[in-house]
Amino acid sequence: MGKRHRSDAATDAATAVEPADEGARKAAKKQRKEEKKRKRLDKDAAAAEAGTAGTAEADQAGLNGAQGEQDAGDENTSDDRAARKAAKAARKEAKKAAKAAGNNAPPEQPAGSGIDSEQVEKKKRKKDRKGKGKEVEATPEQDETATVSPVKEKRKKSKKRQAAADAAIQAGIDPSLASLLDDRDFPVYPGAFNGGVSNAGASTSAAAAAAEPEVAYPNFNGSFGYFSAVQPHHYSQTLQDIPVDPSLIEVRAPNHASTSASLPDPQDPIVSPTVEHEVRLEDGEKRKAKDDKGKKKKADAPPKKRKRAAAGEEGTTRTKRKKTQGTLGAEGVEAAKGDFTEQLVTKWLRAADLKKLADEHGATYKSGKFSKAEDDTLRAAIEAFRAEQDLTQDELATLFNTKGDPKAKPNGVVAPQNEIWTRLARSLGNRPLSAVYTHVKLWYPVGGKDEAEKKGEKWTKEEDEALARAVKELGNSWVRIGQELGRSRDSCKDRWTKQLQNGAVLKAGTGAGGAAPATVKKQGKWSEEEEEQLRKLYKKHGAQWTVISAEMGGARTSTQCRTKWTDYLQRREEKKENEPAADKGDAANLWHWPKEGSARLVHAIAALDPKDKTDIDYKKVSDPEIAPQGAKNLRDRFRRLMESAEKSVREEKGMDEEDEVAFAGSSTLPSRSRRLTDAALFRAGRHHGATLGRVSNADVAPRQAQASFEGGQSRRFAKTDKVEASRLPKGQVEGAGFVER
DNA sequence: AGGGAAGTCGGTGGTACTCC
DNA sequence: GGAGTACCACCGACTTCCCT
Repeated sequence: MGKRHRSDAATDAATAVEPADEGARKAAKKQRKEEKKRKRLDKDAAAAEAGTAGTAEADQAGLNGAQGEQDAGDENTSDDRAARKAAKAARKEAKKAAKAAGNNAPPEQPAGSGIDSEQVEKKKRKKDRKGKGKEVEATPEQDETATVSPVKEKRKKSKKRQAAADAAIQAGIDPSLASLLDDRDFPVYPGAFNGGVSNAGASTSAAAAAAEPEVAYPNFNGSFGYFSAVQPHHYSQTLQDIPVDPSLIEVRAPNHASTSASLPDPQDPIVSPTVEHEVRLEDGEKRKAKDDKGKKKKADAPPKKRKRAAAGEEGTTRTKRKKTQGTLGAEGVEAAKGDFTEQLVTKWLRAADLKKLADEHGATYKSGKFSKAEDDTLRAAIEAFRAEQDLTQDELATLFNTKGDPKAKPNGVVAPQNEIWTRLARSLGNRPLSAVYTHVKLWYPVGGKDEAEKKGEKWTKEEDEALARAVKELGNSWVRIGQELGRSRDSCKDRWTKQLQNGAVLKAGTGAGGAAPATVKKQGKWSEEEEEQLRKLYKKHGAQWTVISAEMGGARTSTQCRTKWTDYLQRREEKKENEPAADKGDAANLWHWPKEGSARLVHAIAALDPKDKTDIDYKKVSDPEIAPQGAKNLRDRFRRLMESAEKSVREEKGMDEEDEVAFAGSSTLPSRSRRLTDAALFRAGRHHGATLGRVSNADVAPRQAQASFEGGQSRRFAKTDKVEASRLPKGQVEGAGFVER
């Protein structure tokens, strides 16, 4: 089995940051590799010997528990209250048994490593499983062709990058920078990347930028960010020194805050009131739209089969919970008087309560994605609690997943129900208790860390059918279904609701030994009629994908509709509306990459000043000439452009295909290879007609790279861009090694 | 009321496939 | 072979409903 021992991760962490000496580094790397291999072999051997005693016992306990639960359900009707109680008792027993087995607990982690380590483990397991899954799934035909497939090559590279990222996480370094670790000729300081600025150069430049207003790209913070990790002595010029397309330029005041959503906010640990307010307004609008949508949907759509109803429990005496909407949580919530923190972090405020607090009392709180700083704060609080209560990681996980009787909690911890949650919420101070709860619970999945052995693997037809049977039998009890199928709750839910279209796909063949599923769902290219239908339905319903899907007869799943619209159709539609003249028939042909398209793309992405390639928000590409193409398309185009640049760097430096060209983001000093890559990339942009250039450094062999890049261009690029490139003014930017044209 | 789970939507990375 | 399209799986946030 591909599970990795936790101490491996610790080893990774310990060795993640090494002396920069190349020879020593390589030797250490090799040693690491061998060490890992040895450990894995040892572990496999031990597991084989002991019959995987440790975790297997616990797993079995879990299985028995699940089975007990199932049995309990079988004895009575599934909707019977007694049965539910029995099932719950069985669950408790299972948990107790699992705990009694003891070996279920993962090996102790070093204090402070907390969830980080778990996430690293998770990633590693995922990788292992992926590999395993492929082995299992490979058909003979696939095997024949798989030996030297480029896909495998890619995956190999991807794995390599992933390993570096994992090590980086362990070392407390931004994973996006991981590839620098093995390809650096400069000192890397752990923690240097956790700050709010994109890089050291940025802070320098930003300071300079603050002095006077400047002409710059939107959101441009004074450096190339992702592209350059600018150090003044390496790159003496920044974008404002370079002639650029005026349409891409805006004048902005100094200290203009970057709007890049994923850039960590230096002020973030606890959000400043101003930021909170903005968030609130923005989210309020969005929420309102959503709420309205929800109401409308409820009115239009047939009533949802909730678990109870689906199980035929109409006859119960339970009355519908009285809605507290508009009452600020009834007596629980006092009228706000300026400081809402206490209520926010101690009361279980529902959406309506929060909305009212915000709308009527001006309460502000943060919503949306949790930042890294917030996660760190929460982790620290969890770790403090764990240390204080003398809990192991496993006990902690159990605690987070134990409800009801506090005595059932491990280690005699008898905390008030919400003490831990209140405590965590308090550590942030600006997030609703329920939001903190939901977020942290994601770190402690119900079924435990190993709940989803098949994570990442494709669903097979058999699994789909098993899922259908499980849904038929258990209703929408996704937790139990997940246990049955060895998949996570969310995975089952997603598969059923998004891919199988609530079972429509499987309608005809879900019985035991039943016929093959009738494929209601349509796949493949969308016809013009379908696209038109989607347009109309979107206009009618907005982003109610389930409704849209239903109105399309279920032939396209909600996910298909969503991705088709958001990734491909939406921007074309916007373009069509803005420029009706452009609408001359076939919508698919409305848009073509403009001349200089590649260069414009490079420009536009540079303007977003991403930290690294994962930080590029393609939806924010504002260049109107290329924006209509949609995020996915831009992503792919840029990816290919970068691949070309990588190729040129490899050729230039005589690197092997296996050698990774580091593109990773900011650092205190630029990586040598990244400088090369940046240079190649920017030459690429220049080659394709941008008035974009840069000062290079002595390491760059520009003419070779230029030649190789040109050689690597696609026919399409050549068709659209080359003519324009020939008209470029020469030598717009002078500098050592810069290519004049 | 507190806590838990389901429903829904959206973001994202990866990749297979088709078209040119 | 590159570009574009489509699909998939996972994850996260949020709301609503349900249960104790």
